[in-house]
Amino acid sequence: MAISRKEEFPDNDLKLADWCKALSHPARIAILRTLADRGECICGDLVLDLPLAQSTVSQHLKALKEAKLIKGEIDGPRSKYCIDKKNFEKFLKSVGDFGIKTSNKIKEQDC
Amino acid sequence: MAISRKEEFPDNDLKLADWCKALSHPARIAILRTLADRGECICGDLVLDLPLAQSTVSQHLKALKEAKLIKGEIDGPRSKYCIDKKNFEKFLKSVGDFGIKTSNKIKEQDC
DNA sequence: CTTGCTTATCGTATTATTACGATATACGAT
DNA sequence: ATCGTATATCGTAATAATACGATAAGCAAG
Repeated sequence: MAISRKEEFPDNDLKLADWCKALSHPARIAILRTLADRGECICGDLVLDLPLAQSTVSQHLKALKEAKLIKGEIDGPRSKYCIDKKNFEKFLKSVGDFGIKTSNKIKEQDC
Repeated sequence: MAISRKEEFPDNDLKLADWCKALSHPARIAILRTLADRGECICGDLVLDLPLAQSTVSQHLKALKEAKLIKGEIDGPRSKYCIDKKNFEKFLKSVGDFGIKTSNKIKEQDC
């Protein structure tokens, strides 16, 4: 990718892009859905649900955690995950605001 | 990435992931913002706004077009782009529904 | 038809992502 | 302490994404 130019974009756009990147794989969408359904979940259960190896699931969980969309805590020998409600709602608001601005301006389709 | 397992996920999740992927780069977020502000835009103007080469901007436009978030039409020697309102709103609804389900289930933070 | 302008595509280099197996770590139970 | 279970991380391979310059293609004007 040669050299990244991402730093040259405004913080707003970087942040939204980053959240979207975290959701840019169906496994991570599925994980969030499952966490929403069950409230919380241990890693092993997610591995059973997904068509992926344990190490791969662990990687996806790490990506979601780094994007602050989920939180994890250690529960004995397991890892319990749940949605990071506060940040997840920030993401929803960010997309929502983006949508409102967009929809307001485009009443009729321009092209 | 070895072999992709994406086909093994439900259509819903694939679709949402695909839209999110289209928004996973700040340049593409910026392009959508600009299109929302101005209604429509020719490629050259977007190139002036972004810290990227013309060919790179063209690539990002192609990505957004393939995700059906924008539409393009030829206008003499230029290319005019605008948001594909119908599909963009499908995306917004998809994220919104996802959010509602999530927020409803998680009244109190579990972990 | 040639020139100049605009945009898309091609080729290519660099970097990031995705996936897995193997291994390391951490804990509970025996 | 040892064993079994659960999870994270490392190493690595394959693939995708990002960025640019160069080039091609399309149109308008002269």
